Amino acid sequence: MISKGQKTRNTIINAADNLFYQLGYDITSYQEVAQASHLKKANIQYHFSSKTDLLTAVIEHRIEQIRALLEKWSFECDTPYNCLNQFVSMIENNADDLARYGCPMGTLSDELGKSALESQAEARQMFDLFLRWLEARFRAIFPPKQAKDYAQQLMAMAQGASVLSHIYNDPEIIKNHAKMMRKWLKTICKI
Amino acid sequence: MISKGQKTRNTIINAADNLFYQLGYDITSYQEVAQASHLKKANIQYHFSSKTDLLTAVIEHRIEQIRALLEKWSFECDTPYNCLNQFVSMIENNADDLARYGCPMGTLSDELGKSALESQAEARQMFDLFLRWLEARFRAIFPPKQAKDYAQQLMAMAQGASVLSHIYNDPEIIKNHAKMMRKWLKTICKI
DNA sequence: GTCTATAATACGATAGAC
DNA sequence: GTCTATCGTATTATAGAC
Repeated sequence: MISKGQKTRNTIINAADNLFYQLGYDITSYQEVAQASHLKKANIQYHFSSKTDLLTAVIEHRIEQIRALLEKWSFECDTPYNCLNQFVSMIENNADDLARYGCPMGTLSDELGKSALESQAEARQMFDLFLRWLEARFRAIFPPKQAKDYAQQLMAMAQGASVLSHIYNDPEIIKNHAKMMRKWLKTICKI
Repeated sequence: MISKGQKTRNTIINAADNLFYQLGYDITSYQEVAQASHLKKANIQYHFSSKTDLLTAVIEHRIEQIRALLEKWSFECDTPYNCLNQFVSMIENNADDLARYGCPMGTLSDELGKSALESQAEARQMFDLFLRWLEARFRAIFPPKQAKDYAQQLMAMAQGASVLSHIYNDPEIIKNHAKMMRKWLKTICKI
């Protein structure tokens, strides 16, 4: 059974998650989180006594979502190549949001990297999860060193595409780069 | 002859430029710009009556710097391939700053893309300049459509490398990706 | 052109009633 | 667990003295 307090907490975390993504962390205030979650500002502050607390909770929530997603992918995809393709599909499917708000992991980590290095270290775990998962898939095909490099390359392509499509507010940029990522995957995986 | 007011203006713009880069635009206050430029806060506000005004001035200043840099490169480099290599060298030479603060163009445009779309359009011009310049160099070797794609690809690689190196605060990531960019340039330019 | 003083508002945070 | 009231401090911005 989930308590009322836990439910409220989750409501707040979801609202903050969206706002941190769509507006940015620094610019988002308790006031706005309160409006978005239909709660009183003081109530938010009761559950998260500092803004950093709220940020930490949002990051942990994202990490859990990523963990669940990667487990699902690991379960669903039969071959390493299909797994890697799944990563590209995710980017493709989120083209509209990526063009409008940028990458949720990249933009948050970039922002925190300038003014909140401690929190950035927490946000970095989102990348760690993806990179380790990608690396494991590449390892099924390539030697360790190469697998690590390829994982980083694929993530860099995704981030580069996200930044450009966000700057030009153009989902097509994501789709073009997704095609190139698929082509690149085919080439190196010799399929 | 440059007036005292113009000199003060330039001092402020330089201070704001650095702070917007190192801390981010939203988080930087008049107070901090005042401290960094050894001026009074009200004096800053006299020259730039709104924060958006100051941002616009900083962006225009950056655009002028980029314009000058690209002209210099166009003048110095003998072949299109050397020009393109110069772009990679810039990234390599700025590895430390890129790892510490991210890409000045990318992080600012990302930030503005979430909460200040009008200013983002101004910031986008920085990318326009680079992309058009790169495209022109590729056009000396490839057909127009291909040249445009390659320019966007090279910029995406640079942005992807910047994001990753910023997230891990690791200049080596920039250097590794710079090597890959050079390799890629050599391959497609058949050198 | 420069700066002081101050307005008006928003912020994060706290103490305490219910 | 919820919410009110409020504190102290930031913020941007203005009006006006020099």
